[in-house]
Amino acid sequence: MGDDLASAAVPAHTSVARGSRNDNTRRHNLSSLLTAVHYGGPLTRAQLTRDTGLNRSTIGGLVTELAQLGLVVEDAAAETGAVGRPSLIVRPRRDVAALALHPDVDAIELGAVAIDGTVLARRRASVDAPPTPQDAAAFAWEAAREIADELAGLRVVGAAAAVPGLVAVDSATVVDAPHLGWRGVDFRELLAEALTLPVVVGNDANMGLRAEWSFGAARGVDTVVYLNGSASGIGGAALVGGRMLRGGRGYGGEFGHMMIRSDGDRCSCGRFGCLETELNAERLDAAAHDDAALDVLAATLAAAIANLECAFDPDLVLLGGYLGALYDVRRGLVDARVAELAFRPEAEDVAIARTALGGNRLLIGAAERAFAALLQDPAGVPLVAL
Amino acid sequence: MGDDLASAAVPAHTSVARGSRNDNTRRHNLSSLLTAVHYGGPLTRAQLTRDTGLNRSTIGGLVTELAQLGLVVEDAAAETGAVGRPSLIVRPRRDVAALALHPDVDAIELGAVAIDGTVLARRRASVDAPPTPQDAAAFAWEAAREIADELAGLRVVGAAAAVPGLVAVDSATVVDAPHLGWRGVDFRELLAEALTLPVVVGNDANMGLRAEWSFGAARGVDTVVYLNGSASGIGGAALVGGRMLRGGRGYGGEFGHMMIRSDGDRCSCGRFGCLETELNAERLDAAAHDDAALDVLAATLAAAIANLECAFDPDLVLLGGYLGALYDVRRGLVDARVAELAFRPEAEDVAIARTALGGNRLLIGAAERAFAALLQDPAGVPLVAL
DNA sequence: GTTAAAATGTTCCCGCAGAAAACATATACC
DNA sequence: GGTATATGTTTTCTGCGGGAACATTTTAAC
Repeated sequence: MGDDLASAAVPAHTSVARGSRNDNTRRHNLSSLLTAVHYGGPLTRAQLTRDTGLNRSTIGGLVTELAQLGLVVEDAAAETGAVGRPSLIVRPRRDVAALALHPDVDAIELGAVAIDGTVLARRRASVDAPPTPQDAAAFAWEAAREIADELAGLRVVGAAAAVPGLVAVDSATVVDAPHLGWRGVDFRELLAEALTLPVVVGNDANMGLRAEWSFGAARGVDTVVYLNGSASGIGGAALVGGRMLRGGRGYGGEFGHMMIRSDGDRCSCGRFGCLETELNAERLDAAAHDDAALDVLAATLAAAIANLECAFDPDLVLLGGYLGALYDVRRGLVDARVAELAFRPEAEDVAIARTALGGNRLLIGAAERAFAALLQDPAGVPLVAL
Repeated sequence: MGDDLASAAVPAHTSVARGSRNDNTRRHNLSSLLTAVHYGGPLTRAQLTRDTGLNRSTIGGLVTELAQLGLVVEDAAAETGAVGRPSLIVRPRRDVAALALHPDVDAIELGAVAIDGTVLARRRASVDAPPTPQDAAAFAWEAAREIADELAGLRVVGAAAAVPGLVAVDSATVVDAPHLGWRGVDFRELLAEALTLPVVVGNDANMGLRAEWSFGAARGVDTVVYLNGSASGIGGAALVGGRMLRGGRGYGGEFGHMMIRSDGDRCSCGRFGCLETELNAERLDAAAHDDAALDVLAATLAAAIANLECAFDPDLVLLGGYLGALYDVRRGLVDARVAELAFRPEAEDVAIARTALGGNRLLIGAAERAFAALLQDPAGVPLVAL
C-alpha cells in the first residue's frame, strides 16, 4: 500500500504527465496480457481473468485481439481434472522473435530468440582481432540471412545488440567500449541499416541482468544487484524497484569501477583500487590452487557486496562469470563476511546466488530489450518478416 | 523514445499487472492535474490543456471535480495582454495540508505544510535527552492541537515522520535509529493513535531529498544522489529515474556507510573506513582552519562522489549539512578531483550542488510523502479537519 | 465606437472500453 | 443421465474523453 507511494514516481514537475485516454486503457490491458504470457508461460484465460481482475468478457476480447495480431495462440486446455468448462490456454507464438547480437573481443554472435525466451537459432564467428562496428554489422546481416533461410516464416520485432562498454542513454551510441576499441559509434544506425530493422543498443551487463530477471535466477525479484566477471572486466547492473538502473547518461551500474581498496593498484580507467582490478580473472587464475589467495579474493568480493548492499539494499545479489565461480568455491567465506559487514539488522540476510542462464544469457537479455516495445504496446509495434 | 523502455518496469512476472479500467483513466488524469499545480504552481486551464494533451472540455470537467473535492480553487486570470478570452488560473488550496514530524536527538519539531509546499505553522521543543517514541508522539499531539487552534479550518491529508535511522519498507517500523535509541518501534501506529490520522514513517535523508526534488535544488532532475552531513552522521538518498531508491527492505541509500578507506577507522556500525567516520562533523570542525586537513577531507568527499557516480550516473549530486559547507569552501578541489576520478567521458561532467531549502527541508519532504497518496488519487483520499 | 479575430469556456453528442448479466458450453460428480 | 460448477459468448449499460458548435471575453483593426 504505502510502500508503492514511498518510491513512486510523481508524474509531473517540469513536464506535466500526458493525459490518459480510453485507448491507453486498451493498450495497457493488451500489454498486461502479453507480458503475463511472455513471462508466466502459457496461462489459461481463467487465470488471466483472476490475475488482472478484469472481466471475463474483457479478457475474451483482449485475447482475441492479441490472436488477430498474430502474437498469441489459443490451445485446447490441458486436462486439469477440475470441475467446470475447461479454460483455453493462451501461449505466445513462437514465430514471433527478435534478433540479438553480441559482438565481443573474440567472437561475434547473433541469435534469433522467440518471444517465449527460446533461442531458435544462432550463428557464431570467432575472430582474431576485436571486430569493428562494420564487421559486426556485416556479420549480423549475413547471419540473419542464414537464419531467415533456416527458419521460414519468422516475424521479427527488431534487433538488439549487447555491447561490452558504455552505451549512451539514447540506446544507440556506443560511447566507449575499450575492449572492442569502439568509441562514439552510432551502432544503432549501422546495424539498423544492415538489417533494415529497428535496433536498440545496450550494455551487456544490463542485458545479462535483464535475462536473469526474465527467465533466470532473478525471476520475480525486483531489487537485484548483478555482478559479472568476464575477460573484459567486471560488468555490473542493478534492478531497482522493478526497473533497470540506467543513470542520467546511461552509464549507471558500473560496479566494476567501485573503489574497493584505497591503496590498490591502478586500473585501466585511471583510478586506483577498482573492484575489477583487485579481483580480476588473472588473479583468480593465479590463485586457483592457493587457498589463502582465494580467501583474500573472496573477502574482496564480500566487501564489494557489502558496499553495494548498503547502497541498494537488494533482495538478491547475482554473481556471474568468474565471480560466480569464486563464489562457488568460497561460498561460506563470502556469506559469512557479507553477514559480518552487513549494515542491516543481522536477522535479515540478503540472498546471494549464481546466475542461472548459461551461454544464451546475453542473447536472451538483448532480445528481451527488443521485445520491450512490443510488450508495452502490442498493437502498435509492427512485425516484419525476416 | 527507446530510453523509456530501457528502464521501464515490465508489469508482470510473478504477479500479473492489474487490469486498467475507465475509472483508472479518470484517476490518472485527476492525479496529473493536481500534481501539475502542486509542483508547477498555479497554472491556467489553457496551460493544462496544452501540457496534458487533453481536450478543453475534459480539462474543464476535471478541474471542476478537483474544485468540488476542495483541492483547488480557480481565480480570475491575471492580465496577460494576449488576445483571446483569458484563462482561469488553477491553484492548489492552501488549507489542504499535511503534518510533518521530525524527532531528532536534540529537538522535536512538528509543522503543518500546505499542499503548495508552504510551511503554515511549526512547533519546536528542545530536549535534553533523545526523545522516546512516546515522547515524540505526545509532543506531536500537543503541537497539533496548538496548530489546529492557530489555523482554523485546516483540512489534513495525514501525517508523516522523518526519522534519522533505518525505516522498514512498510513505512511504519523504525528498525534502528541509533542516535535516538529507537529499535523495532512501530512508530506509525503510535503516531496514528496520537493524531488519529493516517501516518507514514520514513528515513530523514529520503525525505530531505524528496523536498529538494519537489521545491529545491533538484527540481525537475530525475537522477539525483543526495548526501547530507549532520550530527547523527551522513544520510544518503537517491532518486533513480524519477523514483526514490528504496531497496528491498527500505534500507537503500545508506551512503554514509559506503567504504571509502580500506584501512580506515572503525565505524559505529562495526565496519571500517565508512564515509561517515572518515568525514565526520568533528573532523571537519577540527580542520576548520587547517588548509591541508580540509584538503584531505575534500578529497575524501570527492572520492565518495566519484564512487557514487559510477554506480548511479546521476544528473546531480546534492550536498547538504556539513558536506555542503565543506563543498562551499573547497568547491574547486572537489570538482577537480571528481572530474579526475570520473569514469564517464570527461566531456560530460556531473553537476554538484548545495541543497537549497533550509531548516524547513525535512518538514516539507515529510509532508510531500504524506501528500503522495492524495496526489496519486485525488478523489480517493479523504481529508480530515484538524 | 464598432467590428473582426483570437483564445478559451461550455454544452451536447458520439465512440470506445470495460462491467455486468443472461445465456451457452464443457467438464466432474453422483 | 442429471446436476453443480466453471468458463466462454453475447448483449446491454455506464463512464470517460473527443470533437463540434456555440458562448464568452479579450485584443486589434478600422
